Amino acid sequence: MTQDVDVTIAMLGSAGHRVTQPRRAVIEVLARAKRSLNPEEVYERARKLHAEVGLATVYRTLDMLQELGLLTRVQIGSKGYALTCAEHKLHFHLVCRKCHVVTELEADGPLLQLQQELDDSGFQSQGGAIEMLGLCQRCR
Amino acid sequence: MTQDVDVTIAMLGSAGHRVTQPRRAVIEVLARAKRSLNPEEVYERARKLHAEVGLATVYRTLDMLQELGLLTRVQIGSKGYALTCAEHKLHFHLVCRKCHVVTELEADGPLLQLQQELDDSGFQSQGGAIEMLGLCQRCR
DNA sequence: TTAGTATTGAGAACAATTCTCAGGAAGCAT
DNA sequence: ATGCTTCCTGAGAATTGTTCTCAATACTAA
Repeated sequence: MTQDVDVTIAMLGSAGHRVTQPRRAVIEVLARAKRSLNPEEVYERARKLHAEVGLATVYRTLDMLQELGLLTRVQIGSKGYALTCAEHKLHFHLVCRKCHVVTELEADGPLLQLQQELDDSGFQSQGGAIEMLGLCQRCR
Repeated sequence: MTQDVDVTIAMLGSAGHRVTQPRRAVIEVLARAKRSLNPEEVYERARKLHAEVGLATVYRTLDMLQELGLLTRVQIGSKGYALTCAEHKLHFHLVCRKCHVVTELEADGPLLQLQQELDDSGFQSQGGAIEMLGLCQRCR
């Protein structure tokens, strides 16, 4: 995961943005997270790494990373953000309408094929999110 | 589209909810819309159909329709809602990171296969949204 | 028609996000 | 290193988005 941090920071710099302590903190929080986090959560965790981080800066940094394609916003009821690393460009969630349990899936066969088809048609996919709603095995 | 209205209204009733004028107005607005609308837009349009509709009722109705699986929330930067009709259970959007143009795609081959695979694995898919981010042909 | 109750609109309350601005830190040139 | 320029920052105000409250109303079933 430290890998992700370094890569992301490097891309920040080469895009002409300054590499500051608050931005480092936000990126590290996102890299360490096992699930997508909302801005408030990122804020709380970033303050533990680096005492002086403002909520506004968290919002600004999230927007910037998104703009650069380094972050993907996923929606599972409440909003969340997750770093876009090479292996996880697609966030794929199954949401049960009854028990509200969210299952995260790996993007496999049909999805990779879909990405390939998009690419052939001229759209260069850089990531994305899929949210399927329905009933899980237990609730159906 | 009137078809969608009637079907949706009927499902409302059979779920034990009352069929009221404001709810009719919201559903009609959604059925007539050519794109997904955010709550504020639904509110404005619903007031033109039926003078007395409150914003709170719009929010309440959107939540209810979502709960029943009759409405799907899609996210394209700003939030939006679109009726879930039989033919369009999957909302599939391509969003260009540079020009921010949103292209709506039909769900075809690989996606239907994906839905089938999900179904086989026990998850009964009732709809969903896919948002792919990247660069469109013109911007890449 | 009437009774019972879910639903309503308005605006207050609350939550999420963006804006403002003076002070501070990054990065570049020296 | 040092100083300079400019970008970035935190705090809190302002704005925007969403939910709650409650008395009045309109649906539905009988």
